[in-house]
Amino acid sequence: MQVDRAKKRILLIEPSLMVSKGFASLLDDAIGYQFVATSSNVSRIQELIVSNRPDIVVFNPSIMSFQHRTSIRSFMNIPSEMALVALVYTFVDEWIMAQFDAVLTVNDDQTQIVNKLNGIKVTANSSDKAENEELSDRENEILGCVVKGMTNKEIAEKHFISIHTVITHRKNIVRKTGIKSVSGLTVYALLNNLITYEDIE
Amino acid sequence: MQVDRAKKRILLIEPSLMVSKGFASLLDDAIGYQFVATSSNVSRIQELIVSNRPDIVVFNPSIMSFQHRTSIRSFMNIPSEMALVALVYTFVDEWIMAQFDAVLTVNDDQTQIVNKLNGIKVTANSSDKAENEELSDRENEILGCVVKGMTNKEIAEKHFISIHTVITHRKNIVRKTGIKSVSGLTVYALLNNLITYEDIE
DNA sequence: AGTACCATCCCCACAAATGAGGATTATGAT
DNA sequence: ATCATAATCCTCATTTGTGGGGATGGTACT
Repeated sequence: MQVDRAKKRILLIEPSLMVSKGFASLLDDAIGYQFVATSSNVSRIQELIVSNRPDIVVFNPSIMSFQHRTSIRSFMNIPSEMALVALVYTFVDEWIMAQFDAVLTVNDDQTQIVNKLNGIKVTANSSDKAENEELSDRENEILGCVVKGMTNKEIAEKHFISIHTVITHRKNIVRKTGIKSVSGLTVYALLNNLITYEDIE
Repeated sequence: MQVDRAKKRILLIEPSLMVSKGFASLLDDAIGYQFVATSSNVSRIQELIVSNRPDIVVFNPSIMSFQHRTSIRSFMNIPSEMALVALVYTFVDEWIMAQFDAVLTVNDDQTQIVNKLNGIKVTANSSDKAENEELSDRENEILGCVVKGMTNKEIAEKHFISIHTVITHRKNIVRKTGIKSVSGLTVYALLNNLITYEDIE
């Protein structure tokens, strides 16, 4: 793999080998970009950044959960001169999108990918503006139960607390997320990896 | 692309070019299988089946919606001697899984894919046993509203029917699907492409 | 010491959903 | 013609959830 400094160097962190290979194959013929490394493992990201010095880190956010809404860039310790780009299979929520300089999907064709990568502003500084109120651990726990279809009474009994406490937690969850409906909360929980499809029904 | 009758011939119907390329690349080195064609378009499936005569049709079920639970094999008119295999990005519901002779995911590596393909029974006859009660059009409509977080009253007003009717529809939905909770119904609706993430919240 | 937040608990009034009955009309298939 | 089903409407009783107030003790940071 030869180093060509005219081309932007791309590092991909993606759990699926199939998608990695497809991504590499699409990038192969693309002008101006060069695929330098891939890993399915978040823990190797530091090592790969140091050894490959990519210009762009493409990262599948489903690989980790973001209950605690710290900045992805700072959490993964990605230098600010490198662009941070998401690669997703389906829809992700706004907060996650806002963390990235661009969002690619597996359904993008080569042109779309190149256009999105070209559109990255070089002054890439994730603003950390996302000052959303975080849910507390207890609130996340209660939310998990709510979206699994448990009633307040059941949740109370499971956690050995009063039903009033459960209701209070739910009020705070609704206030913080701004989401009133159970279906909306279900989607929130799915998108934030608080639960998986299998947990429900 | 040479014809090698010792190898099982695979036709892929997959909307994502990235995934198609990755799949082809993984199959390339696999022993006993040969990638013969791909398309992102369901409507071309007939044409491709006739011209390529694959042994295995790999199909991403997200490409179409299955409100009406007819057999996928018969709906797409796939000859019974061809194996029908799903390729999915995430979890899909049991009914859809049951329609296929095998279910691959994008996270599978080459070994897993080959193992799953090897595991296909040659007497592949989708049993059509899935005799689940279908939801009627009206019920699907009401379900869509429910998982968007609308109250019975709102649904009634939207459809110019009595709230009692809405409640009756919901009772029938619960009876037919066996799913009591709104979160479970939300997942059902997502998995059956009755709604998308964007519809909610 | 003050502030902020968390987790816990309570009250009240009202809205909404559930569960178990029942009913009518219309349509389409055997 | 009979049967099944969809779609509509209804009652009654009960359970759950919502929205608006509170309150207390604890922890953690400044």
